[in-house]
Amino acid sequence: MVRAPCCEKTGLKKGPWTSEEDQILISYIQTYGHGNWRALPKHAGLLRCGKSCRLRWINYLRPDIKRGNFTREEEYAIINLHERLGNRWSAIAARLPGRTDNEIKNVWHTHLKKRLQKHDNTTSPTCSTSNLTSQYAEPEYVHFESATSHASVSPQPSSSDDVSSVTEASAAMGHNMIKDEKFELDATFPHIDDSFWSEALSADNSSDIPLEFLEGANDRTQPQVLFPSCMGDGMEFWYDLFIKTGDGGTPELPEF
DNA sequence: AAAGCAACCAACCGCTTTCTG
DNA sequence: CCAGAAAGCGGTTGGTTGCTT
Repeated sequence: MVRAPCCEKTGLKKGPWTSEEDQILISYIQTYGHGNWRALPKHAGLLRCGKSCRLRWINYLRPDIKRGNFTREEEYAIINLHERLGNRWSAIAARLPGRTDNEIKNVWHTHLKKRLQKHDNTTSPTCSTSNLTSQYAEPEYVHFESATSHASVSPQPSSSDDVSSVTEASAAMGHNMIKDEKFELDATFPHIDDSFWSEALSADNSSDIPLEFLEGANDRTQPQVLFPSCMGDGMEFWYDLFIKTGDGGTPELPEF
């Protein structure tokens, strides 16, 4: 297939957007929407390619964009989601309302990755985030087969039906912004010791958890949260975030 | 005061995926 | 079903800002 031509190179402006351009784009989209990004700049009178307009709108001008520093809760959600989704920034962004994939990607590369790496150096060599990555070589498959089943790890998928679908409850790790959504992971989880994935909660102790963290909390028979049980001090953020919440108020988040 | 450096982040590039005729 | 166009996505770059020496 012939690749679609990228942006027209001639006569189109590149680089930082001016406030005038922003205003033109905002008012155009508010009036007409953005049905066709490629045609938009021409109709709006902007000397930009459609791609640039789309990026500017999505990453900066949208009215629902949340500006400002990331909260600690958001940072933990990113770390948590990245651990399970990898560099699927848009998928992560979809679970953090008001944040863009670009912003999350930047935060990851400039803050979180470094902090985690720093922390890795001070924790067990067999139980660090970077080590987790290195264990991805021979994937095993984690099944979440029903609301009442426990997660299980099997050596190989037997069919294409073995695509994992994490329950909403386990997806609650990503915080309570994950609503009414199956948390789909495309089949592979890391090759890990059986002790790695453990159920944070069982039917017996789930009542200790603030309801806000429990998706599908009505079903006390289903596993509520999965977390890597081998994390060391400070890295037990799943546990700290969702379990050690004391009286049910805002969790005390550990420092890295 | 200024030069050097690091951190940050907006924007670009190019590949992949999805849509459409 | 196929080819081309459009949109989506992730990696990377480069300009700006703030801090340190």
